[in-house]
Amino acid sequence: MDNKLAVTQLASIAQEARLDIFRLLVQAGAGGLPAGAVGERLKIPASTLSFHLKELSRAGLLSSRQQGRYVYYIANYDAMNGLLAYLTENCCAGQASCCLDVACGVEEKELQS
Amino acid sequence: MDNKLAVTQLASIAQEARLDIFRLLVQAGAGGLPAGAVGERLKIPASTLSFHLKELSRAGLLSSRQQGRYVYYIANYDAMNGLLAYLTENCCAGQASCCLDVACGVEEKELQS
DNA sequence: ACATTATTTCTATATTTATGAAAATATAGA
DNA sequence: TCTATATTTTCATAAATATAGAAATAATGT
Repeated sequence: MDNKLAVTQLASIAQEARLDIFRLLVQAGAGGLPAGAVGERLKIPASTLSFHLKELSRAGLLSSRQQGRYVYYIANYDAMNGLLAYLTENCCAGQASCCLDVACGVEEKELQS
Repeated sequence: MDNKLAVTQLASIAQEARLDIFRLLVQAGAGGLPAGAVGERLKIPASTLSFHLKELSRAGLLSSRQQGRYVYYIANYDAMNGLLAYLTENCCAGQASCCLDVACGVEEKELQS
């Protein structure tokens, strides 16, 4: 991971519609969702949605596969994890645990133990 | 954490100079660094640096404290962790571990065990 | 071939943002 | 108070980005 790639990826989710889109697909899992389902869920006009999906794909945070008339978009979990790791890399001057571990789907409270 | 706050925070680090600044301060730990030290390390002119530090502060990702002539900037780890948690919230449709845990200062390799 | 549905590209307009020189402000010590 | 150092604000210019309607492209079933 280098600075430029991280900036590209961060910029791609630093936008209200795209952040919603990305989080929806992160939650959707490995199967992804067709573009239309995303647009319907988030009330985004088709052309605007297409623009945003392209931005996220260009940044490498989404992949897609065509299935008949539908184009399924899928979150790229490796890319997301790489980005998060870059942000927290060597953090806290070696002091343990000033960064919380970010565990998939686990709420903060559950991590206190 | 809501969408707008997350977008503000992501936008604040979605810029080459600011991402460098933020990561430097994340690595610097709880003591932070004076603005001048950041500028010297990253070769950023004072006025430009001040603009970027303000952006990061406005987003809540940095705090600062004045000490004599120096203004120390400090990464806000709680805000960072909140942001990362928001991105991965409820991820992967309940399937365990498609998201890697992001552990502070621990390289990916060491997590394989 | 045709009608239907899904998605993308084209287009124009409006808005936001980055940059660094110069000036202003703030603090400390002599 | 005077001087040196640290930081911020002001300012103008340049560049990048978001939006959605309309038209174009693609795939399906009849």
